[in-house]
Amino acid sequence: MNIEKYIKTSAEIPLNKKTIIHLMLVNNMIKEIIGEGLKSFDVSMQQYNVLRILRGQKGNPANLSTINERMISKMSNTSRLVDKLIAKKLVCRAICESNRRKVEIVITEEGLASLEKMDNVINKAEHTITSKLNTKELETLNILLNKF
Amino acid sequence: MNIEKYIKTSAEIPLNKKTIIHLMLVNNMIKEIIGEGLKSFDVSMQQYNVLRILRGQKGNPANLSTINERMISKMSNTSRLVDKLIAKKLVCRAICESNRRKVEIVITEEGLASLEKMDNVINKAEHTITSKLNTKELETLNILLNKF
DNA sequence: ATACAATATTTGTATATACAAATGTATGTT
DNA sequence: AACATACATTTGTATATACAAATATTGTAT
Repeated sequence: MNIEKYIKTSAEIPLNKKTIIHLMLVNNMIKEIIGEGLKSFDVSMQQYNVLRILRGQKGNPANLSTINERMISKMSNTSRLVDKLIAKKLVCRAICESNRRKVEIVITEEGLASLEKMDNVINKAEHTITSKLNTKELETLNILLNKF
Repeated sequence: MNIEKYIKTSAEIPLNKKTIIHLMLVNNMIKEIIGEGLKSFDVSMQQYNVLRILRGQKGNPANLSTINERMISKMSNTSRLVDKLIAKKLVCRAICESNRRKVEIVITEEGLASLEKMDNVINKAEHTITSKLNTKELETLNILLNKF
């Protein structure tokens, strides 16, 4: 992932600007590869993320704000995102009886089954993404990212 | 940028998955800070990127495919993106006489003036983003990102 | 010269996302 | 109880992006 080649520039780029561009390029690549993997399941990365959060609840229902708290990319519109998962019968929603403002969202059996298949694909995709770095390098990278 | 706190999880995440999430989180932060800076200029990051590319042409017109080649995030629809810049009078477009399929896009004086103001804001934003890392760390980070 | 493929861009359409306003519910104060 | 406020979600609307099909132009082979 050589940035000068990728954005076809010959100009000298200051180190901090270069780093930011570099991070964006790697992120685009990640999105592309993971998105490609999810394509056949007809779910977006955000939807996949919500499914994983719901599975992590181990049967306990989650409300929208809990989901939002745990999402990698927080979004203003988790409500409609969940609508789409309901339309695909991957999750279901009920009104919380103890606090009727809240909503209780649970992953369905079908959702769990689909998610398991997605995981296989995503694990491979993630391996592809990071395959060129060894453990030491990944650790160093995490330490550096932690500083942001 | 502690990922466990950020996505409120207690589960053990494999190193490569963790790295990918970490990269996505940092990228979201970058997008947020830069997007915030551009807000008052009413241009998106993509539009800003196109303006910079056009300035880099130093007077020479660029066509859509050239712009696309140089964009950090390639997109399928640079045509309409340019439309929006035209609507804001930041660029202008003409049909290329030697090859009428092509289009010649040039940044306007107004575009150059606005871009200069944007640069000030973006430089500050970029400084904010990377301020917690020193030169050595940024260099190491770039070396690692290069491996992807 | 005609037909066909390749190139460059534009347009239609569907989906995704951002932001603000609206809705419905609960809680605290007087 | 009546009111204002806070909370949780939904909805309206505008904009952004993705993908495929359509349009227009050029290059090439026969």
